Parts: sequence; structure tokens; C-alpha cells
Amino acid sequence: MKRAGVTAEQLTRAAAELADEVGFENVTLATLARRFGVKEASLYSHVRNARDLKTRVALLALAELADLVADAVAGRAGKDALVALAGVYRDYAREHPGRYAAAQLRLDPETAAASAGARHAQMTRAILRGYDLQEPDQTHAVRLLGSVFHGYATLEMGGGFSHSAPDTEETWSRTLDALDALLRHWPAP
Amino acid sequence: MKRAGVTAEQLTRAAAELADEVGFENVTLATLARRFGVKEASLYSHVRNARDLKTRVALLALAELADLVADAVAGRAGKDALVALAGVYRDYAREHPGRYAAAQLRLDPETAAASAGARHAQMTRAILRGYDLQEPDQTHAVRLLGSVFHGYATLEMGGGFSHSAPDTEETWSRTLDALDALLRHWPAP
DNA sequence: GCATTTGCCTAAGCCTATTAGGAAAACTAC
DNA sequence: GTAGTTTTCCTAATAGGCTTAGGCAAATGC
Repeated sequence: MKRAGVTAEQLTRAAAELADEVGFENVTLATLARRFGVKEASLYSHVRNARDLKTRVALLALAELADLVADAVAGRAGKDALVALAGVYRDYAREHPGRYAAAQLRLDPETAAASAGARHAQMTRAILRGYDLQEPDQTHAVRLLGSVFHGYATLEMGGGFSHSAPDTEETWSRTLDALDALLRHWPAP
Repeated sequence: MKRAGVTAEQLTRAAAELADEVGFENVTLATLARRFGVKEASLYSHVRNARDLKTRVALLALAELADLVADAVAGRAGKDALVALAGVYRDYAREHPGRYAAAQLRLDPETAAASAGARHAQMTRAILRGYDLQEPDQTHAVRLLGSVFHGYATLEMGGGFSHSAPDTEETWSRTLDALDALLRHWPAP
């Protein structure tokens, strides 16, 4: 019998696509096995277990997202860079909800350390160069920005914003205006 | 054989406690059945299915959280109210991670409409009375605050903030300072 | 006390995850 | 090319979890 030729990378990619289709929490080894035309048990030659697969998808999403951010902020500064970076997160969450959810998976410390996670913090910190913030305010600001971007993406996706009154598009641009203003006039302690 | 005397409310409460112990996604009918000393199938007399139970936990958490917020902001205004409201969300997320996750469950529109969800938006809007914001900026601000609080809680819980440098306690208070300043000097469009 | 409703049970089917052990394909090295 | 090794896939089996169907006994209403 000829082999299907599955690899861990293909499996991870397929899992990411499946996650975008049915939600990260509904990604199952059984579904993937069917999709590849092999038996479930065969997948254990490529990934340790279901958790391992989810971790791989998380790492994929983190790296993919970091690359997109790096691209978007290249050559930009100040509010321009802020808008670009924020837009990448929001768009990614909307276009790849499953992958975005995967990127939120809690990783164990070693895995997290080897992930693109640090690049994210690093790039957010980079756009703060366009503003006049010293440590430790810079770190506070990085965390605040991370909170807003992640919170906004999550709430918007989850329908947390009522579909009424001002549309989310406008809220988004006004939120960025607000954050820009805040960073330009960061309050003294 | 005497009955265990399970009710939907007890079940929901137990599920909420279990969620705080093992994580919302790991709440299972099987575990609850064991905890009540009945068979799994018996639970279907009280809840329609696993999804129904999760929905009930979500509604419980939303209501509980709304009550806590209402209590916290009573008699406060301005930054005082902001800090109180924000603190409730953060503390609840840390003390009841499972319930907090449940509160994020995506509900179908009718269920959501009947939930305490609206009270949350309402109360956030209320604290903005201490600031000089007109519509539609008020709505933008409500969404921004919601994003920050939710995002912060999620990232802090998930270990998204590296455990290094300034501790999260300080970031939290500086974040509130920043939001207060932002609301006091909301940028014109 | 008797009828009805309600709570719980057994039985069974379906899905997913995981492990163990085996066979054949693919690859390596002469 | 062929012998040996590794890799990939398989079957078989176990263990959980979710859900439905049908039945009996406990609680409740009159």
C-alpha cells in the first residue's frame, strides 16, 4: 500500500485551516485523519498527541502573525506604525479566527520562550520609539496596547459589541486616535 | 432508591466551581455526574445537553459579575468609579478564571439579549458620566474600556505579560491612570 | 390512596484520544 | 541491487465523553 506521505508540517497547516473553518477548539485528530485519508492512529507518527498538534498550530500562528506585523510596520513610524501594527492583529483575527485563537493557547514556558511571542512584544516596543516614553512606562504602554488589541479583536469577533449605533469600523479608528493621543501625552506618575 | 435531588441551579453552580478548578473547557457532564453521585444520563433531566450547561454557567458568571460591578461603582464617580469597575473585572478573572472564561462564551442572540450582558455595557457607560464625553465618543470609549479590561485580564491570566521587569500590579495602576487621563482629554475627531 | 409527574437508572450507539504491536514502504549503505 | 534500518501506516483494543430510548420508582397533587 502506498503511503499518504503526511508530515508534521502538512498536518499543522491542515489543522490551522481546519481551525479557521470550524474553530480552534473543534480541531480534532479524527477529522484531520479523514482529511488525509489515513487512520487516526497513524497521526501519532507525526505528532505526539492532540495537545502537541495544537501547540504546533499556536506556534505557526504566532510566527505568521509576527511576520505580518514586521512587514506592516517596516518603514513606518509614529501613528502610522501604530495603525499598521494594530490593523494586522485585527485583520488576522477576522480572517483567521481559528489561528488567532490558537495564538492565545497557553504554552509552557520553554515552548513560549522558543516561540515568536517575544518578537511581538519587541515590535510593539519598537513602535513606541516614535513616542517619548522611557522605562518603565514603555513596558506599561506595551502591555496596555497588547490588552487593547487583543481585547478588541476578541470582543469584536465574539459579537461583544452590539451591532447597533456607531459601527465597529469607526470605533476602531477612533480607538487608534485615542491611543495615539494617549501615547503622545502619557501621564506622569 | 432515594434521589440525589439535583437541580439545574445546583448543577450550574457545581459546574461553575468545577470550571474554576479545572478550566471552563474541561467541565464535563461526566465529572459533574460523579460529583453528584448520579449517572451521566440522569443529568439530561436537568439540562438539555452539555452546551446548555455551559450557557447556564455563562449566564451565571455574567450576572454575578454584573452584581459585583454594580456594588463596586455604587457611590463612586470619576476615576474612583473607573478604578473600582476595572478592579472587579480583573479580580473576578483572577479569582474565578473558569467563570470568567464562561462569561466570554459566545451566546446566541436571544440568550445574549436576556443575559446580564447589557448591564455591563450600561454600567461602563455610567462611569463615563464623570467625564465629558458625548455620543458617539461615549460608545467608542465604552468599547475601548471593555477591550482593555478584557484584554488585560486575559493576557495577565494567560501569562502573556512576561514575569520580568515592572510587575503587573504597577502596570495595572498606571494603565488606569492612563485611561483616566485619556477620558479626561479625549481627542476630538 | 391513587394518578401523574419527575428523577434516576440501564443499555446502547457514536465520537474522540491514545497505546501496542505488526507489516510494508522508503531510505541507506554497501 | 540487496540487506538492513527506519519510517509510515495499519489493525486491534482500551478508555472517556455525549446523547437517546425506554423503564421503574420516588415525589407530588388531589
